[in-house]
Amino acid sequence: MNIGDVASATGLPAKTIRYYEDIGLVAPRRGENGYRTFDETDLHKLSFVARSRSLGFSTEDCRALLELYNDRSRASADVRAVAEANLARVAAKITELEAMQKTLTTLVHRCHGDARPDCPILEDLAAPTA
Amino acid sequence: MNIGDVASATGLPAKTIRYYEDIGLVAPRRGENGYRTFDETDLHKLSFVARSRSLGFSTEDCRALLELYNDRSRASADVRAVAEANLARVAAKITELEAMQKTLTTLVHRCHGDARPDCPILEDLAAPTA
DNA sequence: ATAAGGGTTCCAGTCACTGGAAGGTCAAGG
DNA sequence: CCTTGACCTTCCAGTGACTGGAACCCTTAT
Repeated sequence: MNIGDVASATGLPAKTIRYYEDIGLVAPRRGENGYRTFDETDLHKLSFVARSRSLGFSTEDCRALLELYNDRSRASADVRAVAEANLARVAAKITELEAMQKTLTTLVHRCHGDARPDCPILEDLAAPTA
Repeated sequence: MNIGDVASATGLPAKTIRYYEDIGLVAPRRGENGYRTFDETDLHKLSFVARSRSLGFSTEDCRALLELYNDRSRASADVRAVAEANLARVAAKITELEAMQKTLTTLVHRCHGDARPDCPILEDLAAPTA
């Protein structure tokens, strides 16, 4: 398989796949012509990474997870630790964003949003109340 | 005021304040010795930016908001448009993260997390069910 | 005189890509 | 045989919003 095939199979842009090779997440062989040649294992790894990334794991997490995946004797606790750390990050981010959302919603609602110049949003940014 | 005073007043790291000068969000004068000299207006601007950033506005948004703030004849609708766009971004991000959270939570719960090697987390990453 | 604690610049690195230029390869059609 | 177009290659640079670090200057106190 060439990179384009893998791109459509995984949904990852070819650029991204090259980048993943760069940072050592995958190591396809090369054909006579210098083209990358992906086998089923490469494809599987890339799908794994794509799925992991979509769940918020960093590329370093992906590297660790791939290693754990290939280590037949890993403890499931090790995997869970990685997943829990990520879950904590995600939860923290949600909390942070929800606080923003709350404030922004209030401000947007308070602003009449017409042609007049007075604006509660700017007033809050300039000197937040509470 | 020197940069350190502004840093403690705004809570922004000195490095960040220098960066904001770099990208033109603030333009403090310079003293004889080459030190940045911040006046009340600079301080106010930086607080404004800090507050805006904490609500998820990009630095470019901050630039626009500062301009609107200084434009006595702006329409509040213009400000609201910027805020609404940001709110939409924030909401979209929350939705995305909540989807991750949901899946991650399920996976973490499903994993017994002991010394045994079989792990539903890795299984899902390798071949997601549904 | 020196040491501590400011301040300055500039360069490089982060993270995970993404865009673009310049060029090589391959299969099909005229 | 030649061209066209769709692939592929490498390499360099840019994104956003900082952050770290080196090397150096300024000020104040001891």
